[in-house]
Amino acid sequence: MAATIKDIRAETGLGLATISKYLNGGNVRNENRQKIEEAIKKLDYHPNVTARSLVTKRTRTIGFVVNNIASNFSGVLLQHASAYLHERGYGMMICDSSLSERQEEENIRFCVEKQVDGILMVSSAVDPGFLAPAVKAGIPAVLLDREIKSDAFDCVTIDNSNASERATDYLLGCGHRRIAVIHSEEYTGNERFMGYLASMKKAGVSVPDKYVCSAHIHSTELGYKSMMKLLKLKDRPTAVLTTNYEVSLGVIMALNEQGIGCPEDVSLIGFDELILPMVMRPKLTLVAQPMEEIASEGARILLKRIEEGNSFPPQRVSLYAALKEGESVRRIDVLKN
Amino acid sequence: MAATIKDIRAETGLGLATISKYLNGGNVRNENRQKIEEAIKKLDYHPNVTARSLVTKRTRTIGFVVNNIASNFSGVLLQHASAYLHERGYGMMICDSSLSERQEEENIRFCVEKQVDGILMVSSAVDPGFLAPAVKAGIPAVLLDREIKSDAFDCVTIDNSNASERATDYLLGCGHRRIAVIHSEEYTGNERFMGYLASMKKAGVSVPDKYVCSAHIHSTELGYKSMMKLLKLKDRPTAVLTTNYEVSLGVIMALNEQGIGCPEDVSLIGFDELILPMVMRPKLTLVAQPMEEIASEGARILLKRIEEGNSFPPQRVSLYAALKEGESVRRIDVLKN
DNA sequence: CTGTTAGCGCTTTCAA
DNA sequence: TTGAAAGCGCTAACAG
Repeated sequence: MAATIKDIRAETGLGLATISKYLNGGNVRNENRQKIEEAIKKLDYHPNVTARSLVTKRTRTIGFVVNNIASNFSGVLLQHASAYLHERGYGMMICDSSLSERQEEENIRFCVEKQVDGILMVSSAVDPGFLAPAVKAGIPAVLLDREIKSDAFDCVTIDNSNASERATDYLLGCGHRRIAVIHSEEYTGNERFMGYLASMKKAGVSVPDKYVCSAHIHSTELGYKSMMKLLKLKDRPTAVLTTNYEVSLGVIMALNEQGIGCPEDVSLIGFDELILPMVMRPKLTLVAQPMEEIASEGARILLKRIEEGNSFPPQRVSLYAALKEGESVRRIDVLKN
Repeated sequence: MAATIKDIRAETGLGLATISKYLNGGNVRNENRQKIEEAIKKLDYHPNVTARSLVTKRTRTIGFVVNNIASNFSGVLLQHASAYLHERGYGMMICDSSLSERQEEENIRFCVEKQVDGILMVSSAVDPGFLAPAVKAGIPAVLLDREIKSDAFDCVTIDNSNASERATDYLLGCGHRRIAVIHSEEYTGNERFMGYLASMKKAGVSVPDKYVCSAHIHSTELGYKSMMKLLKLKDRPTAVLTTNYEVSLGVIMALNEQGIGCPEDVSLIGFDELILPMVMRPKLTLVAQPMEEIASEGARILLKRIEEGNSFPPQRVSLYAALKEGESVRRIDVLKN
């Protein structure tokens, strides 16, 4: 049997409260401190966190609910978030939604059931309803990367619309006019689509329907199928903007399969600076989201929210994402167009 | 305040024991069962898992300690393991070791501290010492994908040596003789290296030192640097076997950077059928590990071990990994060689 | 600063 | 089947 605080009492002759106080960083007479420390070492005592949680009503565990853990994007986010939280004594309970909104709701419930202190979430859903169980249980949630239709929650994203607009500006600046976009109807996908539209409008370039591909959720499949469709067009686009990492993967699969050269035949801009863009040839031109900052800033806000409750208003952090030039965009002669 | 079992008692007039029994699936008179169910619904009662854990000494949480969560390989493993565990009411606490053995040890300690019921682990370390805290606390661990130097633990891997041997056989069968290998000194990397050696020996082909690249730990960097070195050789290899996913990525980066064609200039075989090998051109020929089976089989054994303790001997499951042909290996004329 | 005491919400004997 | 009572190991008043 593992040693308990009572064993420490037997060993030191001190009261439980004194020992507990020591364990929680309180002031204890130096002499007693030493006694306790010796006993702890001798008995190899480790506080029972379950018993502690029962009293404090804190589990020191954060739920991480993520749309798709199999994505490299999630892995990197997870890496940074868990590093931040572990350092502060928090564990992270992972819940994968596998691109299913039903599962997403289920995961929130699971977290509530498991009594996490807070939830970090990358959501597919846009309607905040799925967070109701957490709200009811008084468990705060911070949204990472994806917003939802509610300003009641803290969230950390990039300025999606603006970043996407800059990316489209870039394509236009390289002389492209027939620019297609592949996006999802998730919040992020939609914002990025809006940025694309804004840029095109600003430039006075019309956007035929056939250049707009979308689906409910971002996925490799969306990218693949959309690109295949775009390639079949008579006046196929000279450039494509993909609004998500997985979508880019799908697009590249289609291009490779069809033997279409990039950027000779089709130019490409994607989102997210992960491993693929570094491994691909040509190097992908992309919008680089600050992954570590998204994760740590989100975790920071969540812990603060846990500590301080609703004493401060919902935080809506929007970070800057830079466009990084690779070699996947071709400059074409505007006059020839 | 959330409802407790006492509120249910007040509502139903029944004893605590009866209610507890109901909650745990025991036999309760039909009439009482209904009363309880009504009260639960009315009060929106959820059992306090912390209190339950304090008594049962089970947290229903599994620690997942992984060498590198940022890797797509880990993400996929995580996806399958978490699906399996969630279905059975278990949560998963994620601990990333970031390729650091020190961190790996730290993570085991963290899991013990958090009182997980069991540990699922993808380790970098080979010496079982780091598991000591878990052993001492009576917390079982199952090793996934990577073995360690101890047969006291359950583990689920593929037959690394054999798979690697078959891959090398394939290269030899395609006419290659100058075959390099890039591996780590981790258990898996070493096993795969052994398979390579066995194949080469069997074929009577000598292995010059310069064709063997290795480092302590598998990484993209290892792949990149090794390939750069191999490319500088006068009699550079016509084929390369990489013993891990990240290593393959690094190799491909080097090839792209140097403008070396695959498979025209260098043929390549890697491990792990993840998204990138499918997106790349050419499609990588690879040894496909059965990811889902590794994860779910590992989780299954772990839960069984938690339930049944040491009533059965350590399980050492070795799954079959098939070689999948892509287009990254060139057939060369043996006579010309 | 220290110790006594009363719970946290649940499971689990044990007797009825 | 049911219920009373005794903890699980800890924290947090409170009084000293």
